[in-house]
Amino acid sequence: MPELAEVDYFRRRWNPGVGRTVRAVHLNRRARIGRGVDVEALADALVGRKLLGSQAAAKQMAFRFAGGAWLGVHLGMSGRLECGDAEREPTKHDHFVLEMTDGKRLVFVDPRQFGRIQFWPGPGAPPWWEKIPPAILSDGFTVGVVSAFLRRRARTSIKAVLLMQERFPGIGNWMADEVLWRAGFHPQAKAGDFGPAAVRKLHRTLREVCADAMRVIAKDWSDPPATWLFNHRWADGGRCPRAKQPLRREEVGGRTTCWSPARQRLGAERR
DNA sequence: ATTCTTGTTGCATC
DNA sequence: AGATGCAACAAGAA
Repeated sequence: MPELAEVDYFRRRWNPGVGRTVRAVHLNRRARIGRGVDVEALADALVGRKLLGSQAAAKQMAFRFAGGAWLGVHLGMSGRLECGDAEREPTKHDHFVLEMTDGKRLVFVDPRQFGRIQFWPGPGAPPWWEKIPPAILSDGFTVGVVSAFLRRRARTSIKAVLLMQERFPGIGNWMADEVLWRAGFHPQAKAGDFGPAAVRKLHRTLREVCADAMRVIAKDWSDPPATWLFNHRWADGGRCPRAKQPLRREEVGGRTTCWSPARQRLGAERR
């Protein structure tokens, strides 16, 4: 489920734990979310430590603890973060719980377990955090960087390219479709066919969609306005809110893709 | 019963 | 070497 803005929304679900100290760590050791992690070291390091704060970047979250330890969380496809009190009924897929000194429980729930946790004892930021590329809303995300990346992935559909986290951190299936719909590019257009004007438009629209998502969804999980593709893309039979024509849904780049044939035509990218 | 899923990775192939 | 495409991971919903 979670892309850029939803990730930040879930990060803040754990805010009630900030300033509190970890009393116990409960980890379902059979759950895949802990794969590759030394869970004993993680539990040892976090118990007795105060949660200082958190940050989100791309689809990743980092929770920082006193003493310099970092807990990383990636929500995968179906993960979510919850905060409950001591009376909270555990659910079937509570795989990781931080029990805090005031009785609050910070819970990572993930039925499909494509998500994962990571750990770094510190000091300093972990390698898996440092290597997250510049955010789309940052100064480091330039037209030149986009242009070079599109050239390198020349034979791949633009839809598949926008899903590559190494260059478009935080973009997921619905955001990629939203960008292409707003900018008027066909999802099957080849990345290498994008001309200078088209690259600039793509860059501008990426920033616009990220900013809109952070403003609307990250704030309180409001439903996006009906003027976005978002509300019309999920089921067969939807109509384009701009062209008022039927939307099309088909697999592109291995993912279900929704676009408006009336306003996303092949060839527009060659400008 | 069958098919679908808002993500990532590892592997085979080009 | 680098680019490309696809299966696999797992569980719930429609």
